[in-house]
Amino acid sequence: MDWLDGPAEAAARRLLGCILERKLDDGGILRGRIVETEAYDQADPASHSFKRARNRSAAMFGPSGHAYVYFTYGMYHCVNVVTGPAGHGAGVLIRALEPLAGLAAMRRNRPNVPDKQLTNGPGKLCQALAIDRSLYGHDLSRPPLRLIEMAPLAEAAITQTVRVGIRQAVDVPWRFYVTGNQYVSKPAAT
DNA sequence: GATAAGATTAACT
DNA sequence: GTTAATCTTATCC
Repeated sequence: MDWLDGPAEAAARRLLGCILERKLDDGGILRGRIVETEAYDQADPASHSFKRARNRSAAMFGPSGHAYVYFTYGMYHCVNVVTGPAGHGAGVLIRALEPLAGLAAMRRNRPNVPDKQLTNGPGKLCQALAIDRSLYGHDLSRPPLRLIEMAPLAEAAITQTVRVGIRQAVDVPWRFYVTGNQYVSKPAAT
């Protein structure tokens, strides 16, 4: 996907407002609008792709438009969109979605949770969309997980802050979210 | 082979 | 605000 081949920071902005579509094995379709992202690059100490490819982060060095899914804290998956050309280890973590379709299935995947909390975090949205490592390296241009390009958001609608939950390079302001959206995981940077 | 830490979340106090 | 749940990966014997 050539519109993702620029710097990770630019791709992270560009991905806001785009649609993630998940097709379930039973034929159900789940859709969400990306409202929060974080950029990671091989020059960034906080990135899994820092300096070199590891087993886990190999997908980040592949062509853009593929999925980098990883498992963390023993309980949760997180999903990235691989950005930059093949050979460059960069990606954008999808931190939050605004649910658009398939709400019933999302509620099934995350029982006893208010709608506002279905997809307002990187581990949560993977649960809601049933994303796991079977989708590692998946080509996001086709089912069962598709990324749909949408018109870029206006600069004025985007808030840029420091990233969440990392210990390295905590001052790098590569987190982006749609200003005022109710599904953003942590609207005010800490 | 063993151990510590992690791009998290939810349930506590 | 603090902590448990839980497992993969990296790093260090």
